[in-house]
Amino acid sequence: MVTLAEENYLKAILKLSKNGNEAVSTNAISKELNTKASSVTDMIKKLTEKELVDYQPYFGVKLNNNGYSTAIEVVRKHRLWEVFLVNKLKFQWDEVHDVAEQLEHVKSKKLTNLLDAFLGFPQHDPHGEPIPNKDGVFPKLFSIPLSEIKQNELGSVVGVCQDNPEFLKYLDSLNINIGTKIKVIERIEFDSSLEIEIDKKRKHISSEVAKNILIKLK
Amino acid sequence: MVTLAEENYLKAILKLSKNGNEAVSTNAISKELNTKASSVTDMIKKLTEKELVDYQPYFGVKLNNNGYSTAIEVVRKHRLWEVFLVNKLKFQWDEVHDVAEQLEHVKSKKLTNLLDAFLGFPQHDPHGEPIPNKDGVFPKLFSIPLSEIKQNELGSVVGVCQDNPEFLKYLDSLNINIGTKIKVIERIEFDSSLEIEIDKKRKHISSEVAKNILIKLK
DNA sequence: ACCTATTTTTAGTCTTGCCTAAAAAATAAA
DNA sequence: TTTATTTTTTAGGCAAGACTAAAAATAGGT
Repeated sequence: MVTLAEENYLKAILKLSKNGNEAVSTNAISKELNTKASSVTDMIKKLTEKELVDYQPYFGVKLNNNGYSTAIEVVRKHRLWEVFLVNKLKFQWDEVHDVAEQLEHVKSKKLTNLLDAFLGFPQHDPHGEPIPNKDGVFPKLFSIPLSEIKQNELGSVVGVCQDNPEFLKYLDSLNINIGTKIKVIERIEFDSSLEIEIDKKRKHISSEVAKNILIKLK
Repeated sequence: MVTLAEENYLKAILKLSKNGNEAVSTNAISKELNTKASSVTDMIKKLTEKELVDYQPYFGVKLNNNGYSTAIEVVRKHRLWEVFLVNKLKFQWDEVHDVAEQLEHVKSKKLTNLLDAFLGFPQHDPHGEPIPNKDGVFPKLFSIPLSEIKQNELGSVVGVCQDNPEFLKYLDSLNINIGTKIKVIERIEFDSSLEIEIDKKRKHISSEVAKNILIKLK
């Protein structure tokens, strides 16, 4: 049995290790979790005992397979619950984090998988973060609609949601194609339309159009 | 802040006190929660400190207003989550208890109330237990459709969901009226119809009819 | 009223997860 | 290379919530 505190440490290590690849320092974890370095050392020993991490004193800690899949499962639950809260219960996207922090620790494989199905197997949470599937695999091509991209963020077009000719011709006329780099300059609250920049030229598109353009960030 | 362990004690006291009316003994609580009497004494002291219960050594413990409303809130959450699991996620009614035990401790008034609305303000959980509203008030007349009553359970008719004459005449012909005592003898899985007993006489009714008869248990 | 059985409380311990203060190791600077 | 600084670990403690064992209060039977 993995305790709540242990799950939070695993999640922090996952985040700080760039998806499990790098070793993470004691200090980095203590900052992430607002605890003291000595507490982190204690917990790392417990996690090592339970064979969830590999640890070499003074050199940092890494998730092993066991710890990685445990951490991914927590992330999966967190993001699925965020989708539930926003899509089904109509929470605002900025209100969900604290509640999802609690829900992510509920233990029931069946619950997680039925929730996933109930939500229609979403690929990203309301903040655009990817949701791993029940085998812990992230969606291959991660993309979000242009309409969900934040101000000043840059991404490139990886797909569209509609393939009717009218729509595609219109995109052509704006010089939007697969691979086009788009930066969101301003989001107009009034009608959710966007001021964007393509090849250093400013353009304006409606919310309806933005919803149908899939972007990969960065 | 009320801890998880404290919530479980309050819930146990609520249950054993018949909705807060009677004082509860240390031993009764220890049996309910599978702990030792000495642990119960410890916890009662903490709950007294936090002004959630009134306690007289050797005489038992009672919920005060504060403790009562805290306990009711936990029960409300438990039952709402059970409805969610069964109605939305399609859990079987006998699989939900352990999961709801976890979900009931998630702290967010907003979550509870939005969930309630999302579920259509249900009045009872999948086991037929009444769900208090957001002010902690139980539904006035608690009733469930005859179609949801378990085998061998006895109840009396308190209402119907349809008032078209055809239907009511049919009920008359079966000797079913407000106040009639009905026992469910058998549930036929094939078509969800019921074998029932009224005044020691066996009768058979369709699922469609059973759905529209409201029963109060016991 | 007195002795016995039961219930409840007290006293002392253990684990988890955190803390502070100090020691040890690693890193950076002179 | 030797000293100073930063990072990490060790040592010892604390609160929550459980435990066991023993003492104290209550209740029952004669």
